[in-house]
Amino acid sequence: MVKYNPAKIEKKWQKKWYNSTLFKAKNGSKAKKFYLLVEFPYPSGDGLHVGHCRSYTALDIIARKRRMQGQNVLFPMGWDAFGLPTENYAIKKGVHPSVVTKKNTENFKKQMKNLGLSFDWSREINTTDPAYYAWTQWIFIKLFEKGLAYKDNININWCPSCKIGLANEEVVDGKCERCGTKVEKREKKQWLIKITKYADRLIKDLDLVDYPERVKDQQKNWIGKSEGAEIDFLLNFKKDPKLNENRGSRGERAAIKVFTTRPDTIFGATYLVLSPEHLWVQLATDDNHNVLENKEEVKAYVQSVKHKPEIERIAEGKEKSGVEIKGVVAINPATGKEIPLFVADYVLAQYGTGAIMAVPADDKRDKEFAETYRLPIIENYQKAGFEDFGKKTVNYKLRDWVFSRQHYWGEPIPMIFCGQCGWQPVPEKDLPVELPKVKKYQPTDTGESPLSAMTVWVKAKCPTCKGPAVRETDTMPNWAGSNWYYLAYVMRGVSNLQFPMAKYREALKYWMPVDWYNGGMEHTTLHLLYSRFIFKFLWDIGAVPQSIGSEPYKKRTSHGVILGPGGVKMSKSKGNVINPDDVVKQYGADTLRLYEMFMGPFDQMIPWDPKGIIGARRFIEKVYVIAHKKTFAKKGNAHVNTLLNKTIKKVSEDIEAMKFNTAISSLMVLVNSFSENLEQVTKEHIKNLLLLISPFAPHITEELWQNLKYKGLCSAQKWPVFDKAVAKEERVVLIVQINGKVRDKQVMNAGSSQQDVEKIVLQSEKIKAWIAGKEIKKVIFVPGKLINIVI
RNA sequence: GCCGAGGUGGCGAAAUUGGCAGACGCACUAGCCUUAGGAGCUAGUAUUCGAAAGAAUGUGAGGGUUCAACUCCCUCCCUCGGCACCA
Repeated sequence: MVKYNPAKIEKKWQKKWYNSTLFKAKNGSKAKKFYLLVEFPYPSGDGLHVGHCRSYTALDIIARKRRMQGQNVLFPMGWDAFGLPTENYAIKKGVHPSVVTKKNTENFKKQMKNLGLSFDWSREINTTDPAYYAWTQWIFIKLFEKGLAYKDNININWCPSCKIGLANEEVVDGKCERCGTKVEKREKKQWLIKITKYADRLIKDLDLVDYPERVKDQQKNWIGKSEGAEIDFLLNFKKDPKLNENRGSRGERAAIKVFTTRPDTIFGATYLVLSPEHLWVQLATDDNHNVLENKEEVKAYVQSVKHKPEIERIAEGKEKSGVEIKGVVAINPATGKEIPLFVADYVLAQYGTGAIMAVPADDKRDKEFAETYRLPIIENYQKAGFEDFGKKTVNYKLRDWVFSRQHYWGEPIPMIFCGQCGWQPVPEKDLPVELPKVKKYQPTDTGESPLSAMTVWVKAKCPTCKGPAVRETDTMPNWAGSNWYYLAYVMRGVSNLQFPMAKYREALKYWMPVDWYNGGMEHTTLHLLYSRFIFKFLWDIGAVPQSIGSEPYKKRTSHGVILGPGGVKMSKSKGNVINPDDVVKQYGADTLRLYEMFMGPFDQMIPWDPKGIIGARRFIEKVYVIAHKKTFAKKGNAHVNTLLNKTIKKVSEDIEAMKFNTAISSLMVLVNSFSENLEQVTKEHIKNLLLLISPFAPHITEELWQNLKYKGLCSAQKWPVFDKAVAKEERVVLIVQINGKVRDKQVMNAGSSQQDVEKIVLQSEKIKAWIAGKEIKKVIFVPGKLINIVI
C-alpha cells in the first residue's frame, strides 16, 4: 500500500478544483441560492493566523455540504486592505502601500488555497482597488446629500503617537487600540456620520434577524436607549435679581433643562449639576455676563477639566469633583424649594441635556457627590407620577460616527471646499477620487493628512460655480470599505464594479440578503453595527431593491478565539504564535482542518494543543487504510448499517448547528466501528463515509474516491440522505434501576412492553438480590430505555 | 455597578422535552511487534476501598422539587467577555 502523502495529494486536488467551475456561484440559477459570508481579512504581513483558518474552514464545511445538497452557493473572499500596519510598513521601508498590499494579499490567497478553501475566486474584491473605493466614496456622497454627513468642530480622541483621530470604538481603556498610547483630547474639524439617526431602527430591527442573543444584547447595550423626561428647572438670580424679570422671546423665564429616566424621584432632587461644557456655564462665565458670585472659581474649574486627559476624568474610584455656582439657584418644580447649582465633571455634556437633577437618596453617584459637598439628602420623599413633570423623551448613548482620519492609506473623502459654495461633493462621473502618489506617507506634526502637502492635487475646481476650490485631504476610517463589501461580491458577478447601480438590481434581488454571516465578537459594535446602518441607508434611498429587506444579514454566528498552548493569548511578543504553514507542512491541510474543527465548540475560546493534532492525523490514516482494503463484503453488517445511517443524520445536523467537534467525533466512532467489523464493510459503506468526511477533509477524500474508481469529483457528489428505517435499532440495552440507581442492564427487543420487561428483569439474579425481602412500591417504565423499581 | 457566557477526569471536551455522567480525542500505564521509535497493534485509565466480583462517592458550594437532576427551582461563590460617572 502507498503511504499517505498529504503534500502530494493536496496540491493535486487543489489544482483540479481551482481550474474547474465547481466553486463558482451561478447568477440566475434555478437552484436555491445560499449566500455564505465570512469576514474578509486585513492582509497583514504576518500572513494567515490559525484563527482565520478555523472560521474559514468552518464555513467552508458548510459551503461544501450545501453544494453537495444541490444549492447554488456564493462563498466569496476579498481583502480589507486599507489600514495602519501597511502604512507604517510603507513609512519604514519606503515602499508604496499598494505594493505591500499586493504582496500580502498574494500570500494570503496562496495560504487559503493551500487549505483547500472553496472560495469563488472569480469574485475577489479589494477595498484599495480604485474601482472598489469609487463606490465607498459614492456612498459617502449619498450620505452627504441626505444630510447624514457633516463637518463639525469636535473634541476628538487624539493619539499622539499615531497622530490620528480615533473613534470612540477605537479607544480601549483610554488608550489607542493600536499602539496603547494614552489618548488625548483635541479639538478638530471632522467629518461625522449621523448613525444616531438610525439608533432606534438598529435596535428594533434586531427582531428581524437571527443573531446570537449575546450579539443582540451587546448592540442594544452599545446603542443604549433610555426613556425618560426632560424637565425645566427655573432659575432664580440672587446676585442680579433684575434678571428674574427678564423674559425670553416667548415670555419664558430662564431655566435649566435636565434629562432624567426617573422623573418620579423629583421630590428627592436637592440640587442640579451641569457639565463643564454646558452652554449655560459657558455663557455665565464669559466676559459679557456677570451673574455669578464666583465666576472666576467656576471658570477655573471648567478650564481644569478641559485639560484633564480622558482617563483621569473617568478613572475608577476617583473622588467626585465640582464647584457650586454661586449667585444663582434653581427652583424644584415639585417642591417649589430653591436648590443649589453645581458644575461637575461627573455629568457628561454629550448625553441628555448635559445637566441633571441630583437625587442623592436614589442615585449612587449623586449620593457620593452630596456626601463630599455636604448637601442635603432626603431619604423618604413623595414619589411623583411618571408624567407629572416634564416632557417624555428618549436618549441614546450612541454618538455620531467620526469619519475623518489624517492618514494616507485610506479612501480620500470625495469632497471639495469652495469659498463661495461651501462643501460640494465630487460629481459621480469624476469618481473615484484616486489617492495621489506622495513622497512621504507620514502624518504631519500639525495633525494634517499627508495629502495636504500635495498642493497640485489639493487644488480643484468647484463643481458648482467652477471657481477655485480645495479638496478635502482627510481619508476615511478603515471601517469604510467593509460597510458594503457583501454587495460588492454580488456586483462582481455582473461586472467589474462599474457604475451605475441599476446594473446590479437583478443580481442583488437574487442573492441578497446574506443568508449566513460569520465573524468575530470584536466586531459586534463596530463593523457589524456600521454595516447594518449603511445597508439600511442604501435601502432607504432605493440604491438596493426594496424586496430584499432592510437587514443585510439574515443570520449571524461568531467564532471563538484560538489561544496559545496553556490558554494564554497568542502574540508575537510571547512567541507562542502557531503558523498554519508549518502545520500544513508537517501534517497536511486536511489534518489541520480536522483538528481545528475537533478541538472544541466553535463559538468558544479554545487553547491550541500541539499534541492534540496528532489525533486528527491518525483519524485520516485510519480512513486511508480502510479505504485501501482489498475486498469488500457483499452484504453489510446490520449494526454497521444502522450506525452509518445514524451518523449521516448526526453529521448533517451538526454541521448546520456548527457542532463540528461532535460531528467529527461521530465520524470517528463510525470509522472505529468499520475497523472492528472490517470483513463486513461494503464498498457502499466506504463510499458514504468518504462523502460524509469530504467537507472536513476534502483532499484525502478526493484521492480515495478516485482510488475506488468512482467517477467525477467527490466534492461534486450528492450528500448522503438519512434513512429513518435503517437507523432504527432492533435490540437495545435497557437500563434497570432500583430506587433510581443503575443495578443491571438487559439486552432486549426495542419494542418490548412493560409486562415483558418486568418479567425478564424480575428473574435476573442481581435484581432478585436487591429486592429480596422488600416491597415493590412503584415501577416506572420508559419504553426502549429504562425501568426503575422503587422499593 | 450593568449586560452576557461559563464552571464536568491529568488535559480539550460529550451528554438537555429530566432517564447509563465522562462519548470522541490527547496524555498516561502495561503488554505485543520492531534493528530502532516521538511509528503501529491490544488492553486499561473519575475518586476511594478491594486480588477480583463488587460497593460507596462524584458534574463550583449549599438547599429544594422528583421514582430519577450536569440538566428544573432558590441562595451563594468563582472565571471569562462586553459596557461603564450614560442620570
